[in-house]
Amino acid sequence: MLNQNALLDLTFQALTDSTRRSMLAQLTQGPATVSELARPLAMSLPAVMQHLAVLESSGLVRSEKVGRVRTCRIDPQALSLAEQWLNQRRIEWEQHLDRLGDYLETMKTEGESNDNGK
Amino acid sequence: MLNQNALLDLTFQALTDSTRRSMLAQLTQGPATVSELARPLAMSLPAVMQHLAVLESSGLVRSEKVGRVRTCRIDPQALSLAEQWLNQRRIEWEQHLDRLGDYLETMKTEGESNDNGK
DNA sequence: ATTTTGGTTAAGCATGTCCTTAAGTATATT
DNA sequence: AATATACTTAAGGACATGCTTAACCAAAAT
Repeated sequence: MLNQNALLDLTFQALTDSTRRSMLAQLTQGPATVSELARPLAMSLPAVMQHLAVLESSGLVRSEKVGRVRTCRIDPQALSLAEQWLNQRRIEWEQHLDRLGDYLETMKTEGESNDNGK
Repeated sequence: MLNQNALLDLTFQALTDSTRRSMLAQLTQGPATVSELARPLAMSLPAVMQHLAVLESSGLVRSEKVGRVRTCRIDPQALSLAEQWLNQRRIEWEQHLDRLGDYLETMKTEGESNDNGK
């Protein structure tokens, strides 16, 4: 069974490689067979298969074989997992900046009240 | 010189590792020194330094040394690069689904007009 | 039936990643 | 001046990654 963090590992890991990112980009244009995915890439078919395996292990891509042709398609949900993690980090950082802003504001106000009471 | 794709490589690569992700999560709570980053982690200080180097090479984190203390902070812009790439993929996929939807709708309508003309 | 096509498996090799320990440097602190 | 602190560098080892080539298999075409 796969916890959230292990799944994130697999997802970002899958996205690390530029070949896999271009395979994903192609798949956003619609489903493709293994050889269609391989055509624009400057490497052997087995290499492409290995990239595909990584994409599938992260759940970013699913595939099924009919006859001798394997058709691959993107899974939109998996993309959003990584996106949500990034989004959460950005939100927390913004909250931190807000708190920092409030703090600085408080300091300023206290400084003014000191001046007033002088 | 660093092109967009190489930068994405470095960014996703940085995000792949669960230790680095937790360092990032900590940094969203505010800046931290190297030893503060190391404290919750079950590994040697040099190991943490190496993770920090990866985070810095991707631009996700910046740091500066004052006296003997190095203070690290997150760079919000770098996070958004990865986020934007993911977002773009999702958008393209949704557009694909829309076009597919239109196509199916067209098929249905043509089917009806065939029925009508029968 | 034979050959072609589309994919798959296996093995191996070069390189990269993630950690370690040992030793070092530069700033505080006492 | 001597010691402690905060980091830094270097070297190396275990394992992972990204390719390759050489078979191999099953569905389709001839």
